Amino acid sequence: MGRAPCCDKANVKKGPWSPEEDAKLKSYIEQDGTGGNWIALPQKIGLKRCGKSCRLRWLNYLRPNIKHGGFSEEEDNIICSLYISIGSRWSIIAAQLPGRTDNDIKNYWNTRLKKKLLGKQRKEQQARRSSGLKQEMKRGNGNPMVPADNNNQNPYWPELPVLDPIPYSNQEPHFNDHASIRKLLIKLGGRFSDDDQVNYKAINPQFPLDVSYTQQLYDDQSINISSSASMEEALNNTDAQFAQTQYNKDGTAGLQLLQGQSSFPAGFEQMVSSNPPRLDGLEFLLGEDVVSNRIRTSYGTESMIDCGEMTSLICPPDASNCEGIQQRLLQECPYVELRYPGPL
DNA sequence: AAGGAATGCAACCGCCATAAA
DNA sequence: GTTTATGGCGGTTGCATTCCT
Repeated sequence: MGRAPCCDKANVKKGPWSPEEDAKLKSYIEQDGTGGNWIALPQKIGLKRCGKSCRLRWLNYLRPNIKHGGFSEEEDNIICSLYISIGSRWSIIAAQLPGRTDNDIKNYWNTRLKKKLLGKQRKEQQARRSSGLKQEMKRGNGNPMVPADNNNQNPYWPELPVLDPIPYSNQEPHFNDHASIRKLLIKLGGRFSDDDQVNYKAINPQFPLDVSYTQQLYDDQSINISSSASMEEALNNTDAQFAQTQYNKDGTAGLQLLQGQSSFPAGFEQMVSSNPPRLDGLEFLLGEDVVSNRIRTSYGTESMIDCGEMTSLICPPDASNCEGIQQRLLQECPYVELRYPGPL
């Protein structure tokens, strides 16, 4: 048995809103509010629209202080950073960007950011390939794909396999899922722009307290915003912008923030880990052999963390203190068992 | 100039969580 | 405890516009 429809589908208007409809809805809400019932609202004001449609129209378009288009580099960075951490939780991401709606961000991501990113990734791959080629030529190794030796910077954390260049076209099967994009972002070091550090405060001095929009969210999640006093410190900690994601056996991921390395408010972790982002089909970027080297955790159940991903996430390729970070990880997550992949 | 392809964005759909009855 | 109604969200679609050949 299906659910009763929220409105009489036959008698509601669909499609673009007319200026008259907008005006009606806007003036009513500004004067009387929604009355706590979107479904009843259209009848009250004589609109032949579904209540849900009214709600959407208000939230995405008519609401005061809505910004459309013109995303800045900083906003790009925030979106990418949050996407790494929590996936396609657009409403949460939108809550950190005042004046932006989840729909806007979602559209922006799907139509532009993703492509921008793919272009960047392609560039990096080419650069990596050519520099690798040069090095191998110097060493006289005939096959650039086979390392001349295993004495790379960190014997425990092997270089990820160099990917074949991906043609930049609209047919990119590898990147059709969010998880793959997340992976890519992480591989890129978690930072979208080469030049700009993520600076949340530059965007929103009240970060993360866009209270008008997020208060209910935090309330709902039983999160005490005032407890995020450490946010200020976290924001000043330029070392650590990214959360560490734990991938569970069932394909979900939980968020684990390294102490002192979080750019996210206290409770944020709780908020997203209670309803972790979905991750599917992650293997293509790292290869099966790397993926098979896993970390066992216990968030109640045995969870699997992709070592390669963890490496790139918590140990940037040029990190000299990788071991320290690993130790820190073990301190923070004593239940984590690291199994280092052997030399390739 | 015309037609097809690509892009951007508003709006819809369907599912899930939760409050109310 | 169960059912129902509603709000909220993410994914997807469809259309208008822009770009390219």
